[in-house]
Amino acid sequence: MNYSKQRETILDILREYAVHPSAEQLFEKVHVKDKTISKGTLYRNLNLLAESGIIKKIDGLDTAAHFDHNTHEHYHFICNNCKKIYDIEKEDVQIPQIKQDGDFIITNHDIIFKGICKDCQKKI
Amino acid sequence: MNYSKQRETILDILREYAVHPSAEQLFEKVHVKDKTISKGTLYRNLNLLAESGIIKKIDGLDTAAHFDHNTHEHYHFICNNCKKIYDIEKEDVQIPQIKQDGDFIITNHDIIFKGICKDCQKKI
DNA sequence: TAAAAATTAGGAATTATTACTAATTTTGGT
DNA sequence: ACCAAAATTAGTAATAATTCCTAATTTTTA
Repeated sequence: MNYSKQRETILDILREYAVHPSAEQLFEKVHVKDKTISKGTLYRNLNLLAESGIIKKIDGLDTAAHFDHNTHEHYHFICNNCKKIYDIEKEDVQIPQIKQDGDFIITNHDIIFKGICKDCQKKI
Repeated sequence: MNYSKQRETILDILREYAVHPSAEQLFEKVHVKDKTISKGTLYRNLNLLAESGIIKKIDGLDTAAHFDHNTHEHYHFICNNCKKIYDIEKEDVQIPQIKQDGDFIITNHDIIFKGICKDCQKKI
């Protein structure tokens, strides 16, 4: 993977996020910093970075993929009400271990918790 | 939710599946049985059935949502090679329990395991 | 059995993403 | 530093999955 200014900008901006933006949300911020970066470039680089393990791609949250600069193993919580995505630390969850029956070689797993976050508990 | 012939057909056909089809895959079979059922109707009914808990919608497997008539709590395994989706029984997995800190009310969770299935282990 | 409410077919519209192509940038050898 | 080869880009077109829209039909209600 050769160096590119655009990829550096994309990664820098993703790392400013506490939450996990979709490509579209990220694009708005990227566009502010550099109006010439195209969506094709954004998507290609997000996928490249995810493939090489520099960032993490999260599916299953809503209709779009989200991207996470936090690559240490952790899980996610999505609020059914406000749709915000929170990190759940691995240490706070009993790690699922599949009974080893030889049928599957498991390389990784994702857990997505759903429910109501603290803020929305007050409002509803 | 009023009765509809179309919804009954869709549910009947979904229940014939051992695996978990996408809307597109399901549409092909539905179309064979009743050529007049439209995609709009299919999608609307799949979402309705999922919202009322009669079926389950699974995201994060690939680009499309998949639908599962098996509503008893269980998890999924997707093979990185052949992309087939297998059921993982709840009893075979240590159930993740989040440390109760009061920040989240968790109503449900999904676990998606990824790796290589038995068939593909032989081939690769 | 007629009016009200729900559902439908079919196509247009939308959203998220990938593919394509000619131009530009980066890299590695000299 | 200079230049050719390889990688990357912008911008647009294309695709895939899904939702939205509307007039017509079906189901429910009473």
